Amino acid sequence: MEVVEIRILIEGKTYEAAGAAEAEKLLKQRGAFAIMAGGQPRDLSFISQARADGEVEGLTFGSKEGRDIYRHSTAHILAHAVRELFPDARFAIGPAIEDGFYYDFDVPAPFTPEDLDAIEKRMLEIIKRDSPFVRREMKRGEALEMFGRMGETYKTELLESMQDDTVSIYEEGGFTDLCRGPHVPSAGAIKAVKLLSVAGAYWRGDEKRKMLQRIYGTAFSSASELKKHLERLEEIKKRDHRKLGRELDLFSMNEEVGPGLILWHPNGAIIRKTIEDFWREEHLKAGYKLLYSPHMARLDLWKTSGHWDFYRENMYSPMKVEEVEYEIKPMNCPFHIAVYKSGLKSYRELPVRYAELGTVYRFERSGVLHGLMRVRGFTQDDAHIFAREDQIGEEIKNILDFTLFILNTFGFEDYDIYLSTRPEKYVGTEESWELATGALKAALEHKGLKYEVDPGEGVFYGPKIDIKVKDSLGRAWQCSTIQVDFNNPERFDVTYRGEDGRQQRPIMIHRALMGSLERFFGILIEHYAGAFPLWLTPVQVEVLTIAERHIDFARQVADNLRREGIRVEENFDNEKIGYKIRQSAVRKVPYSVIIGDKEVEERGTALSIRKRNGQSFGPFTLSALIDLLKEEIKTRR
RNA sequence: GCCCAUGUAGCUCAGUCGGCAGAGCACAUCCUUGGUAAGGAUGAGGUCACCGGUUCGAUCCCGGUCAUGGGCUCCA
Repeated sequence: MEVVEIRILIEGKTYEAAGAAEAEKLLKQRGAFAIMAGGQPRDLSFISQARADGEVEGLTFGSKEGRDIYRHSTAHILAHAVRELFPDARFAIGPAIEDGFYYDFDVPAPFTPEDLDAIEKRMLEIIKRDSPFVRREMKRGEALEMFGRMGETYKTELLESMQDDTVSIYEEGGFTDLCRGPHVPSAGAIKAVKLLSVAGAYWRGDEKRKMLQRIYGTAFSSASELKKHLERLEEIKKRDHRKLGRELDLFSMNEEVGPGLILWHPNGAIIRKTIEDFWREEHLKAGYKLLYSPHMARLDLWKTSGHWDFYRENMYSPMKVEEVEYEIKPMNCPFHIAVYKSGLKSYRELPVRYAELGTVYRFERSGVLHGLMRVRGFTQDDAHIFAREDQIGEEIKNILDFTLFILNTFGFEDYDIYLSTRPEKYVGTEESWELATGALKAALEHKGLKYEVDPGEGVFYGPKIDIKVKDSLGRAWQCSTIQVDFNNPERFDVTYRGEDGRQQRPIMIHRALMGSLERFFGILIEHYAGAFPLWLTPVQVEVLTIAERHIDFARQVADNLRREGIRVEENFDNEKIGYKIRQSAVRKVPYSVIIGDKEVEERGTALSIRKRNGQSFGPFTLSALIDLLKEEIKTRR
């Protein structure tokens, strides 16, 4: 028998193996637990079918495919453990997800935290037993019969919805599950596992169907990596904007006010004001006009805009005012259109750019509310641009530049960008869709930005670009959206007088950069872990005294800083300096100035500042200190 | 909206197998005047989320409501 030479690629390195057995050994040695052959992920044992001319890639935990297989196998081990501990359980699905996996079960009683511990323990036992995952293929009908016999109604439902003739099942230590695979060779391949939480989840995500019990967990290729991941989860918890919001006294919510409605406390409000001032200033520079519009309008307006037909489930019930129905606004666009229409527009005036920090109210189901991230009343940094068709390309480019500039200023440098194209149901002509989509694409490419196309995910009224910012922990948050709209100009009969003297229809662009101020604030809190850069932070400098006799001079220093527009607070309390420094640090104040005998003697010619990280700088004269602070505020760093 | 968990002082949390409610931090007053991340003492602070039921008696047990959290679904 001829020995086949197999070329193997593992994490970028190439190896040669004589025969399948040697190849398998080599793969295992290098940490591979599955392979990619002919563009298909396969079980490691599939190596026996490898050809001499075919290169196979070994999949390790280092690749996304490898991780997914690894965690998917862990999900099966979870199901196996549940089978052993809860014989009545029926099994739904158990995929790998970002950072872990889950498995959905139908059990007579929900799992308790103690159950979770017991299940995790059992999983470790199963891993220790190290039984192989064995793949078997069978006819779909045969599988249907088998799972039917087992009473696995969810599996049979899955099988019924499948198209393939042949399906695969995996057997591991006596536990059989329907699965496409591939899997790790044996349960022992799993090195570190942790179950994280239980939650209800509808079968197939459909709220009309049964609620199942979902167990979330994660798995890593070593205990130390798992530990690192758990530490990251701790870090995320520490940065939670709801926790920091309370600790730093930024905002609150209140049962008496109502869920999803935000109270901005002084510390949060000053940050918001700073953001708003920056936003307005830059919009004026960028050629926008600022607007204000009311919080409610006649219901008819929302009928004209189409919101009452398409968006009603997110709108509050109308209220009657002198027999006429009014509606609290879920969107700003109809008002901006009304402003546009208040006078005749010439093609020379276009593009018209209207911007507003417009507060809207949307009904959100109680279960989805979440701190500042998901609320019922929020302020959009909204703008509507009315442009001629020939201006769209340039305009989109401008918006994109502007968006990235604004996001950058808040310390966001990484983005995930999505371009959503024409859905099945749409308004406007195919040509205008093509033109607009082309303009969006061209703008992205012009900027050299990487993006993903979401085919058919556009809104019915036009294509859009969505931008998700990546925060300092690498988490992606949806903020900016740029949407072309062919619909509203039509509905509201928006026109301009063309060069030829005839009425023309402008194209509208909706865009929000930060999305909502509430959510953006929440993201900022987590991004900076509450330690805001100087220009944003509520208290920029704290003046601390060593002893009572230093108060007079310390007050002079504070007054001087305050007169220069710097946000100063005084801490002249009867406490030791170590304690006051700790207080400043806990409040995350960027700079402290400490005034003692030395500083008083030198009459402010030798002040030093202590940063919140503990480092000291100086000495400075008072005016040099002021210049330094002002420069840092000005550059927004 | 649905499943599960939680709701005790401003905050973080103990606690009562049903019998006058507890700590730390924060706050107030006093002592201490101290040089770079917590000095000491004293004190004030509670309708134990809300409504109802069981009980001689409910913060505790039961039912309901509201809110919060983890998810499902949806989204800025």
